[in-house]
Amino acid sequence: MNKTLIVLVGPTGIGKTKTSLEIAKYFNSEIVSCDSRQIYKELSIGTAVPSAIELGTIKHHFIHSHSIHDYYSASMFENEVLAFLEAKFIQHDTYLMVGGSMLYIDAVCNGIDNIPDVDPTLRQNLLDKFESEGIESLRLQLKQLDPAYYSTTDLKNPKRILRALEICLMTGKPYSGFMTRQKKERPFKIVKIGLNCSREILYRQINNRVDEMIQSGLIEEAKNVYPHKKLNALNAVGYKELFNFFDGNTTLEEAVSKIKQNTRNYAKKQITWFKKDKNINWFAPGENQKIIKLLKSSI
RNA sequence: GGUGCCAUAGCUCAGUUGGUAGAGCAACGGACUGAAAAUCCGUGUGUCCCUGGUUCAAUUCCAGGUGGCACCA
Repeated sequence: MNKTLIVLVGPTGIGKTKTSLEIAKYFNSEIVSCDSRQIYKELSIGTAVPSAIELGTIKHHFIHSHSIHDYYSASMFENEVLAFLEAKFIQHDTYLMVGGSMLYIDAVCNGIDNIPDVDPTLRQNLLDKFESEGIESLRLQLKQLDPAYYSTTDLKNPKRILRALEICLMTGKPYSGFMTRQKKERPFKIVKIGLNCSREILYRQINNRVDEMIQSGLIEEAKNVYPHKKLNALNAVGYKELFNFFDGNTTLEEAVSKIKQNTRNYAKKQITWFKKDKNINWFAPGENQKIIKLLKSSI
């Protein structure tokens, strides 16, 4: 029998969790969460982790599996999920990956190129240099070390420049040399399902969900991790805005409306990314029967 | 009721010595290979409150109206 990974994607707030439970139940599968913030055990409310009841219904993986203090990356996620599936496909023929973290989904489905890990000290040194000298000197350095990448990349984006420089300096080879952009073969079939609806409805749901998060204690949750606000894991919608409020830079009301706004912007960004993926079969939320019908015919 | 000030983008406001207008924020569109809920890029979307008047030409000047704010009654 074929092993299949069903991949359920869509913008935040569309209702992926609800749909995923139906699909998982039908195919007797477990769920692999693909969410770059739900993996942190310190975060629950602001990341919209499924409820205890939902988690009890279907076995979930990669939720609360790491700590905000751990270093994590899309590549690590790729490796961990592939290792997990390899071991688990003995038990189930079908697994369901659900989430909205675009790069993570891509890493699992298509793979990302093998590039050596970066030494944290080097990263910090480059960051310091960026702080003190600005982006221009880093840009010049990259131009020398990797002219090919320099000519194609977004030169105004510090993260792109820093990343490329890190690899060039660490390996002594151009960063672009590592990028094959070749799709990796997977030992299982992948079927992608996308959920989307009108912008108006989606945005209304997002706004409501943020209000619910606040009522459920998001402020308290954010307060608990506030001492670690500099961690990358906490550079996340729902937390950074509240940190601003704790710092006294905004009112609570402003912070909440900023959370709504940033969540809407994030949803839009996800839609833009997913639109490009021609392998996604699109459905409206609630079309579970149609989704299951399509899955049955393609598994 | 009287006097004064104001009315321009979704919001806050610039501006046009008369030639139909532009900033910030929002919004919208896009990029994306180990930080990705991150990071970055692009786009002005307009009955310049309404009706008349002066003028070749009015969002701009004038008159009246409407709405808002302030002060005086």
